[in-house]
Amino acid sequence: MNTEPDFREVRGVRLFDGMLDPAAQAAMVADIRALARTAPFLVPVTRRGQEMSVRMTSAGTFGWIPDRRGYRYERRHPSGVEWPPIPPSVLAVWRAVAPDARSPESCLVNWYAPGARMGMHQDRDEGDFDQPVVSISLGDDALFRIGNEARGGRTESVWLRSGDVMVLGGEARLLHHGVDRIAPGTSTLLEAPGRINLTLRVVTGQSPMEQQPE
DNA sequence: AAGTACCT
DNA sequence: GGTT
Repeated sequence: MNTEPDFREVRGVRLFDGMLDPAAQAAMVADIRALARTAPFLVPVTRRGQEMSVRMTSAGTFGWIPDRRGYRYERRHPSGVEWPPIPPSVLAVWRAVAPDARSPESCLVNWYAPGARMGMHQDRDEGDFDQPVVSISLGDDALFRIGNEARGGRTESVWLRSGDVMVLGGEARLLHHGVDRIAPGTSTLLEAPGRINLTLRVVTGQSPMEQQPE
């Protein structure tokens, strides 16, 4: 990992290209494999009951759970086990790109097989929008689309490659975004074609009064 | 609509 | 890429 990471910006979204070298990427994949044995990947379901094309699990104090009852953060995997801890290698990325932020409370792990997509959406299930969202790309290239705070309107697309890190913070925190396409075979990091994305978030509000009880 | 399909 |  670079000590003084450089970045470019698209609509205020910070893109740290090639921040993780191949060895760091491989180590992170091993960490994810291990945590998925404790907290297996799930088939997420939208509010309207439709299965999403990605597969999801989480690490940290909270995991993101979408189902017919709505979208929320929970302290346990549906199996009843606590989410495994966020790997130190992943926490180090957060610290490098968001040194002034609170510690991340959730690491969402999204697995995109070829053909999987993520519709345009905002990350707004968290309690403190002053805290950034940090995304780490592993495996095949992904075509990522950045929109606006309001739904609809003009968008811009960027290709995310394995080892890239992205920060949605500040004015860009509530921009709509999504994944249009995975390009199979563009990386040899994973055993199977596809992409793994890690998304780090602070979940709870800033005030101690807002902290969620067990 | 963290979808899908369809339009330009 | 934009709208639904």
